Amino acid sequence: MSFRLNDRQQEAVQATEGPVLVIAGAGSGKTRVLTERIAYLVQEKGIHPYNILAFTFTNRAAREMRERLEQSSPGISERLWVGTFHATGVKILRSHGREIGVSDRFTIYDADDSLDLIKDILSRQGLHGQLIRSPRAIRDQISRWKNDLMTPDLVASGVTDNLKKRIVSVYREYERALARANALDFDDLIARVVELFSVHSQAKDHFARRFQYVLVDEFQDTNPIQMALIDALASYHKNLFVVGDDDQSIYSWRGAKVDHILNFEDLYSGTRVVRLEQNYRSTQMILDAANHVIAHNKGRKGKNLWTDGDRGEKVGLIVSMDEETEAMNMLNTVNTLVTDGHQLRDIAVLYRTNAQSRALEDVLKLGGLPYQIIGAVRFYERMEVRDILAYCKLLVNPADNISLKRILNVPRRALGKTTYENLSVMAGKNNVSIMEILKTGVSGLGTAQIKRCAEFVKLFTDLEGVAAREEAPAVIQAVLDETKYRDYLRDGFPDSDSRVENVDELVTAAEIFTETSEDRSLRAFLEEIALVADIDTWDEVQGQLTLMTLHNAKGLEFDCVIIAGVEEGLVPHYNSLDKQEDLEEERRLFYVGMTRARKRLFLSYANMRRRMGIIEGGSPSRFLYEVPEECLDGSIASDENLLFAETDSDGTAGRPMRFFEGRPRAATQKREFEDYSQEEVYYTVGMRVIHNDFGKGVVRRVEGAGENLRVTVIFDGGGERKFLAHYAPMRPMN
DNA sequence: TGGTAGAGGCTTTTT
DNA sequence: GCCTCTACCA
Repeated sequence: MSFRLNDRQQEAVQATEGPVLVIAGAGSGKTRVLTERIAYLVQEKGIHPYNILAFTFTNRAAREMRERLEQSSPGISERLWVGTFHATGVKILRSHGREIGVSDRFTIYDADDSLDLIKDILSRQGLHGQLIRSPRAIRDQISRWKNDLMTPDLVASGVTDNLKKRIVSVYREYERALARANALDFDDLIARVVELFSVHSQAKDHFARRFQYVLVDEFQDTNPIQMALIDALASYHKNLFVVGDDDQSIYSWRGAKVDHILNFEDLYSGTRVVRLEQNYRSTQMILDAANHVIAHNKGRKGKNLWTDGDRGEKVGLIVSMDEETEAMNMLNTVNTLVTDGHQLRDIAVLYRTNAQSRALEDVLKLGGLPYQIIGAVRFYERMEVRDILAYCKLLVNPADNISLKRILNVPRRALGKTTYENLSVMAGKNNVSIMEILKTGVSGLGTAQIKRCAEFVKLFTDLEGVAAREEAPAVIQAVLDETKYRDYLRDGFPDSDSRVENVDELVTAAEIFTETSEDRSLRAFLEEIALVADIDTWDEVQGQLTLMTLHNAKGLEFDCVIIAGVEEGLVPHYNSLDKQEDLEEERRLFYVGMTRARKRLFLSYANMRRRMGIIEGGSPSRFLYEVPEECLDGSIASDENLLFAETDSDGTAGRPMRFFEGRPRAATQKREFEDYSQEEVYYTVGMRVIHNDFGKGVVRRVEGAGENLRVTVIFDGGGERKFLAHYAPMRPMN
C-alpha cells in the first residue's frame, strides 16, 4: 500500500461528525482508514481515547488495530475500547448486569454448552426424539430468535402449529435454566445489554454519553441485535462511523442483515457516504476475475475495484479426478510457488467446509509440508479440555448445572445417569442448584450413593479452597491432580498421549494468560477463552502453509491463494442451491476468497468427491464459468460434450444452470475412471433427466454404485425424489 | 452402574 | 466414513 492516504480515504478519516457510511471494497485499505481515523480523532481533534468505541469482527482484528495504533501513537490504545460485540457486551454486563439481575460472576455458555442444556431439557420434558428437529436445529432456531430480538413471549404470540409451540416451550425453559444456572449464552452477551439499555435508561445514557465516537468494522455482517446495540450506544452523540462491503456479506445464516448497510442512509439522516474502490492488494487480473463473478449478483450496490498496479498473471485452474488427486495437485502447486520464491506463510488454501481439510492434511503430511489448520478441531472443544474447563466453570459458578452434569461422573465415581436424574429432580423441586442439593445433604438415595456424593462434595470443596487462594494455572493443575484426571485418560483412551498433552497445554495457556493479564483469576481466564475464535490464535509468522474455510479468511490477505473444491455442491453449497438469496451469498463467499489473493490465485475442482462416505460426481461450479476466459489459465472441463444452458429462465434459482448431454465423463474421460463402473458416472450432478411419472428435472445428488446407485432429482414441477437409478423409469434428456 | 454394539446423524459457514 | 448417542446386557 502507498504511504499516503488517497483522497477518498482522507475524506473518510476526517469526516468526524455525524453518521458516515464507508463502502470499502476488498483491499481498499479500510483497516488503515479505521486506525488513521482513531489516531486523527485523538491527535488532531483532542478526543480522549476513553470516549471512543470501536467494534471489530474478531478479537484478532481488535488486537491488530491496537497494535497498529500503538505504533503510530503510543499509549493511545490503553483506555480505548476496541473489541468484538461479544467482548464489549461482557464488559458492560460485568459492571452493570446487576441492574437486570445478572450477577457479575455469570458463566458464559458456548455453543456446545447450549446444546448440552437443550438436550438436558428435552430429556427432562420427555421430548427427546419426539421433536422432528434435532437439538442442534432447536439451538440454532433459538439463537436466530434471540438475534432477532424475539423473546419466548413474542415468538409464542405468533405461533399456532404444535411443533413450533413445543420448540417455544423449550426456548422458554432454556431461558429459565440459563437464569437458574447464572449463565449467559453467546447471544445473551449482546441481547442482555440491549435489554439493560431499554430497561434502565441511566445505564444507556452513561455509555451513550461516554462514547462520543462509535466505529464499526465489517458492518455488512451485523445482525439486528448488534444493530440495536450500536444504535443505542451512538444515540447521544450520533457520531456513528460504519465500514463495510455489501459484496462481502457472508453471515446471513447467523442473522446478519445486508439491509443494515444497504439502508443505512435511510436509517440515519444526513449520512455522508464515502466509497473506496481503489484496490491496493491484488493484481488487475485477479480483480477482473472477481469483479465479473460478483457482477452476477442482483442485490448489491454495485462497485468496480481497480488498481494502478500490475496486470499480473492469469488465474490458475487445477482440475482433478477426485479429492485425493486434488490434494496432491495442490501440494504440487504449493511446491512450485515455493520454488518460484514465495514463502509458505504467504500461501493459503481455502475451502468451503472444514471436512475438506482432511484429504489435504493427509497429503501434506505425506509431503512433509508444514501447515496449520484454522478451525478443524478446536482446542477448547476437545473432550478432555472441556472436562477440565467444566470443573473450572463449576468452581467459579457452582450453580452451573450443565458443567456439573458433565463432570459428576468424570472420572468415573459411580455417580451415573440415574443419580444425576434423581439429583436434578430434587434440585428442581427445591428450586436450587444441584450443587446446593449435594452440599446440603442428599436424601432419597441409597447409602452407597449418598457416600459417593459426599466424597464428591469433599473433592469439590477442597478445590474451592484452592480456587479461593490461587491463580488460574494453579487451580487447573489442582483439578488435574486431585481428580487424577491424567490417570483416567491413560487408562481409558488409546490416544491418551495427545489427550494428556492437551490438558497440559491448557495449563500452559493459563500461564501465558497470567503473564499478560492484570486479573489472573480463574474467572478472568475462563472469560478470555470463552470468546476466542480459531482465527484469533492464528500465527502468521511461522513458516507454514495456512488452511482454513472461506469464512475464516475474511479480512485476511495472502500472496497466493488456492481455493479448493470449486464445485456445484460445495461452492455453492448443496444447502444453498434452492434460494436466490442463498446462492448470492455463496457467490459473495467465493468473491471474498478470490479477493484474498495479492499475486496469484488458483481455483481447483475435482470430478468426484467423497461426501459423508459416499462417492459423488461433481461438476465445476457455476461460478467458475463466470470468470472471463481471458483471465483463466486453462479451460474448464475440456469436454466437447459440455453444454451451456440456463435452466432458470423462470427465475427459479437453485437448479444447476449447466448440464451434460449424454454421458460426458464416461465417454471422454474414460482413462481417468478405469477403476469405476460406468454406472457410477452415468448420472452427474446438474444433469437434466426425464422420468416417466414425474417428468423433467435436474440431478441434485448421485450416490452409491452399480445396482445401488441412487440419484436424487429435483423436478421442474417441484419436489425432490431419490431413485435407484437401475430400476427407475428415468433417463438423461437429450 | 458401566460397557459395548449398533443406529443414526452429520458436514456449511462461527462470535 | 466417522462420531455420538442410545439401548441393552452384565
